[in-house]
Amino acid sequence: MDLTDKKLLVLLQEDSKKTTKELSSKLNLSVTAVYERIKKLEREGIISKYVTILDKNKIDKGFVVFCHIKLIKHSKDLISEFEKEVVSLNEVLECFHVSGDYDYILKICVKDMEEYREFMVTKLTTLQHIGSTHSTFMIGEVKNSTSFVLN
Amino acid sequence: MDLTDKKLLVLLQEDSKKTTKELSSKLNLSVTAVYERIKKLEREGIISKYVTILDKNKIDKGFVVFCHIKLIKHSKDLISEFEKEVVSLNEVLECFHVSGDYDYILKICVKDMEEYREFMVTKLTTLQHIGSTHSTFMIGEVKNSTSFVLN
DNA sequence: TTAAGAACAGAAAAATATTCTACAAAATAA
DNA sequence: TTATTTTGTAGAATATTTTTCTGTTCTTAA
Repeated sequence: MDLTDKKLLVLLQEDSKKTTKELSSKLNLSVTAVYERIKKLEREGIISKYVTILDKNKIDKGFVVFCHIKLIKHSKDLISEFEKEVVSLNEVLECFHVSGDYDYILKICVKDMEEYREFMVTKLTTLQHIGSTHSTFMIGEVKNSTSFVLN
Repeated sequence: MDLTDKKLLVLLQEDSKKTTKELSSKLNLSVTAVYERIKKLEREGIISKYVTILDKNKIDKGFVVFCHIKLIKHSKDLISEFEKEVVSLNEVLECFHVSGDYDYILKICVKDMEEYREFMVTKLTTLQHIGSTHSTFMIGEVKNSTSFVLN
């Protein structure tokens, strides 16, 4: 990965719909050269996918909650069982296993508090092996980017 | 937004490179009908952007830290000053203003612990108005999606 | 019932992606 | 050093897709 690849990735992270023509003029390369570089980055798995981002407020998913979870026990079996169940929950967009005071951080997106309550009662708290949960509510989105700055 | 729009959005969230032809066959519509629906969703702002997702491990950004921050004071001026500074930090991909025990949750992506230390010392702790920070390290990624399930 | 607007399909046109060929620079081996 | 391979590139040709255009159907409201 040279400097040109990095510039290319920065541009593609912002907007995957940029045409190779646009990219070629910004990078001072031919269309083919840009095309080949992109294909190489895809083959190497550096580019993993192209996705569409929706405005969560316009699809009734603007109520965002971070839920910190502790498990009761931490045997390998119980952990993977818990994780399998979490992955299947539509409201949970992200789930990270973390070090520290609790075991997992979940990011949950729903319509409103009522829907969150419903989610907690009927889904989250019925998960196996949960010790405790602690919900933190988002009151503002300061930055929410999918683009890495490469250096 | 009808059921067809929702199906369309589910498909596009997964892979924005799907052609209108592919989509049209999955939705039992003509190419033009799909095209017009997508343009409408873009105009309405429901589709906000198309992005490229990179594999963070392959670009040396696989060390992920959640940092919980408390401010000293909470006047409007100090908050917006702090937020402006945070947004400008390349290592901070996400920053949410939250309710509860602390004021902000930051998601920080760097290469390794050494780079994180450097970031803490030279950038994060030099921010104005910070009361305290608490770092939680990601030890596993269970789920990390950008796709909402629509209902 | 009729008029207006929205959604749709198919064809045509325009733009883009992809492949192919060839060349030059850089890296590698003899 | 020279010969050889590899890599990156450019331009042209081709394939595919996007976008526009035209006309039709369907829905809705007057």
